[in-house]
Amino acid sequence: MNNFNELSIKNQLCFALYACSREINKLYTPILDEINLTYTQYISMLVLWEKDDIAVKDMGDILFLDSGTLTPVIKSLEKKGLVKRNRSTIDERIVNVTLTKEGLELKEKAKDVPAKVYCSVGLDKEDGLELYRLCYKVLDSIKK
Amino acid sequence: MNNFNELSIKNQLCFALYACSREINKLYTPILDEINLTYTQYISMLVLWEKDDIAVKDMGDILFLDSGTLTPVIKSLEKKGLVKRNRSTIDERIVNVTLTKEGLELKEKAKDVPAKVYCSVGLDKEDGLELYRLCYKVLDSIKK
DNA sequence: CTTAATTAAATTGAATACAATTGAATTGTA
DNA sequence: TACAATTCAATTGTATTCAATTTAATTAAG
Repeated sequence: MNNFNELSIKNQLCFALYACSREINKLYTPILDEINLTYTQYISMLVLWEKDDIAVKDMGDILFLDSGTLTPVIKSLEKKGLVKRNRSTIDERIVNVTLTKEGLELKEKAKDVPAKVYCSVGLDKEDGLELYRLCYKVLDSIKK
Repeated sequence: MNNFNELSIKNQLCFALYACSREINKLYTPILDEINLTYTQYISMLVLWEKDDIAVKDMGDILFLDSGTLTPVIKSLEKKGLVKRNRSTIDERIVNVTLTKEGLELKEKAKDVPAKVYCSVGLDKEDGLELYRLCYKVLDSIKK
């Protein structure tokens, strides 16, 4: 296994990442069920808990998602009463998303989610940090 | 950034993996367009190029996908004339997938795909191997 | 042998992703 | 100022992905 430059599925670095990402996603499902969120809804809330009142575009830049994906997710969060969408009066192209009281309160319930997931992931801190570093190296390289 | 156990999107190891996987997937799109395959179709063909005449179940175990995902993918490959589906006579629950002549011939056209993608990924060999190792460490840990 | 349990594939329904397009608003420029 | 180019969100259409269920076949247990 000296390089990935072969048509063997086991040798495919990109496939390993893809499978890994999907398997981790499945770990979230039962944990996020408890707070009635999907993974995409959850990461959208993470952004909002960190920066309330943010444009859809800016959420998309952080999450690497476009409005085609985000618009329906934000609408679903709005339907749950967790966020509100407000078109900017300064620039009417922009829709800003803000947390409701319920949305803010959910943060408390969500605070144990990362720990629960990492328990199942089975990496020690050193490997976790290394994996994180390599993922962002790829992301930065692609973004250029 | 000493741990990932916080509700900050930038600190989320799992998010990094998820974003990384999706961004790499986008790199494949224009490259696989040239041989008229989607990513899911491509990894299915990778399995078949390595082991022709394989049950849907066994493809699924390799790709971490269930029949709900694989059945339509295999049918789309069949429609393109790349594979055939044959129900086993020994055990009629099983559907075996085999390559057609066209499916086998496509392998030659696909052989440069990995190299083209890795050029864009921007990792040297050492980092690539490390990322691969960590992904499979997670996958093995989840699979138990 | 007969029935219960298991297995494999397919189906259904919900939620993503993403490319491409649309429409409205804003910005840049001659 | 006019008008072309750009930007942002939404929409549309296609392809996944997965949980849950269904159907048919096989295996196991009594």
